[in-house]
Amino acid sequence: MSSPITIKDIAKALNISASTVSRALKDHPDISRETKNAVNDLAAKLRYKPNAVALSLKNSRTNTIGVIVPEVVHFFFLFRHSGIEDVAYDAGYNVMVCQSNEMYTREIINAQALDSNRVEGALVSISKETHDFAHLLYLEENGIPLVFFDRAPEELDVDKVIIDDCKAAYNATTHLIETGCKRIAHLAAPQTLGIGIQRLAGYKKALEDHGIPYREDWVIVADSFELAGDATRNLMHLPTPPEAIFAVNDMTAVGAMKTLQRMSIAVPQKVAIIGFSAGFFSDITTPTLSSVDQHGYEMGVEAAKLLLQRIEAPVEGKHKTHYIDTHLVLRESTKRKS
Amino acid sequence: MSSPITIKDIAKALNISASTVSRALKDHPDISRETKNAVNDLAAKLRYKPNAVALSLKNSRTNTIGVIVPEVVHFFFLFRHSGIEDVAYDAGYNVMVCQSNEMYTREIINAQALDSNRVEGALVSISKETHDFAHLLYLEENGIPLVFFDRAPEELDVDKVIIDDCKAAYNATTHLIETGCKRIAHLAAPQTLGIGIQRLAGYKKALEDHGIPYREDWVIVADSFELAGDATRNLMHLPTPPEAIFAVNDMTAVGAMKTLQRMSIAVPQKVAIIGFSAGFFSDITTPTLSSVDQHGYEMGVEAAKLLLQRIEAPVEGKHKTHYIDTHLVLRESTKRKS
DNA sequence: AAATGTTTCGCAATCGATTGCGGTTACGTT
DNA sequence: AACGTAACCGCAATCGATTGCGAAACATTT
Repeated sequence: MSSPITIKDIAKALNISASTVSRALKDHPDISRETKNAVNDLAAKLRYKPNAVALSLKNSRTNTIGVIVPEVVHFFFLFRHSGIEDVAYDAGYNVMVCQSNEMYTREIINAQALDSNRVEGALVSISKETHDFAHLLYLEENGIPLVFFDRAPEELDVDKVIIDDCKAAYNATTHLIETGCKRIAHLAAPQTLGIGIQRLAGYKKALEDHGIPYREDWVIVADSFELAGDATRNLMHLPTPPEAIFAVNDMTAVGAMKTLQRMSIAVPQKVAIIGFSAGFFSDITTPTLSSVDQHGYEMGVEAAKLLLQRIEAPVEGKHKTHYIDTHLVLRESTKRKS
Repeated sequence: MSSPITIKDIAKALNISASTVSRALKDHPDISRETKNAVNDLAAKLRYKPNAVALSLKNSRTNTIGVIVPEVVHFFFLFRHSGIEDVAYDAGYNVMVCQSNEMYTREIINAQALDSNRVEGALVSISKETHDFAHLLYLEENGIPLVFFDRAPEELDVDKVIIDDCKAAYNATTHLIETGCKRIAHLAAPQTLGIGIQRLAGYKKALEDHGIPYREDWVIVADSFELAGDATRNLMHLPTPPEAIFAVNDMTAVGAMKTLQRMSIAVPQKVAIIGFSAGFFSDITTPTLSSVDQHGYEMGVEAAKLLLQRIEAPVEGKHKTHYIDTHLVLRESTKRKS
């Protein structure tokens, strides 16, 4: 109930000045042993804790980094454990999390909130709606370093920690081809997102390199559990339905899988499925889900590390793109290579 | 790169005092139209934004609430969308998220961080290790209202938003009984947690009320995907293995399910399974998982609402326990009632 | 013309902690 | 006795924004 103990309270109680208290607490040599003991004892007794807000104002350092993600959920699909917080925590930073709910307008408000709160840097994974990045770049102009992760703006000179989506998609698709599938569909992310574009590109290139014609009606934008169900139903009702599906993420892949099962179509015998993310999901479905592991934890760690680096030393020259390795995790939803 | 624009910068540029700028920005009647226009124009041009840190210091209001959870993941299993952020956001609050990683020591540090940062209130779901609550209660003594959610300390006069774990467990177990199962095992949470104790109690009571003897060797503390696997294997190797499993949460239920499948034991024909939480998981397993829906989103919403209420008006008298309704979601992992 | 009123704005204190600089003791030295 | 010098500590400014109070400058009233 009582208001927090301040340095003045201690000063008044001990009949000394606030400056002396401050110095005593920091073991400044100017202060006598005796005074220090008195101050420290009282501070401990009163459970004094420095006001971080006042320190922030004084030092112009908030020891806080901001995170903007489309949905907090996203975090988890990607991370399971958030590497971001582990790194930030070890470095003595707090984390302020904002979710844009996949809305451009809300992302703007998030950015302003981080700006007002004088975070020292921000980690951003952009929303599906975001087509313009002024609200984010403005942070950087304002001295708040920015690192994008997972979903980063394409062709913009900013710091990014991402995977090589094109290559990963290429590998996933190629695996389907190598296990004998020729008619391969793709459940894609919106083409506003770099990951949507790149994963589609990788898919296309894999087909091309293996002499398989690209068919537009086998590519459907559907990147959620629910959308994947509808899309899969439609695909399977085509005159020539696909015999494999490359899904842009695991949720989508699972949506497709469940729908196929409901249609009594055997996975992977009739239709093979490969997902993307290798989150917790891929373990628990039946059959288990083959997927592209994008090492979400490492991504979080690297993004946070890069951000801290930028906070310590502002960018000189060009921004950096850090690629996180990916690898295929082959489970039961795809066929074996023969 | 340049440091943020302050009210002084505007004052200097316009050759007026900081007070005038402040008042002009707030449309104070003392200031002439002319001056207001000049100030507003320059502020807009310079993209002035008030320093939230300075305001916090001045007003002793940070507009931030803290959240301590065992793991950010937990959030997700429970919420899918975090109701907390939605409510906080609408009320103009920022959210500072800390994870204890299920560690008591780290929870203490989290609490201190929230205290130092002068959050205006805190939402807490305690770690498995937490046996003492002084570090949290201290926040409340310090004027920082506290609302526990999901995992709350038992028998402590604090604000809580929880479910009636005992009753929910009772219902889940009863359902297993009603579908013809008599030998029912329970994969429990650590008995340090209220939810662990209550869910076990509900399980016991259901057995008792239906004249089924309680067997200690059918209760195993195992509340993760991995632990559930081992526990299930052990259970099935007993002389008289169970024919149903009530798991303390969905992760655990899924761990059991996958293990049974690996042992070629049919779910639900040989062993029925019911979980707890009704998160996203329950939809995607094969068979789909029956579970107790604890309405995680609402829990987050109610917890945040209660906290905001406490922030506005400190507690008078006794603390409140808000119960969130639960209901059984019956899917494929349990048998039908005959 | 003096007095009162109105408009418009600045001074200074405040929030909590820090820190350069200066001031006050007390002690030792010559 | 006079001066020097540590040892110790306080004043006041600072960070950015707000606000009570007072003070100008000008207009209006009597």
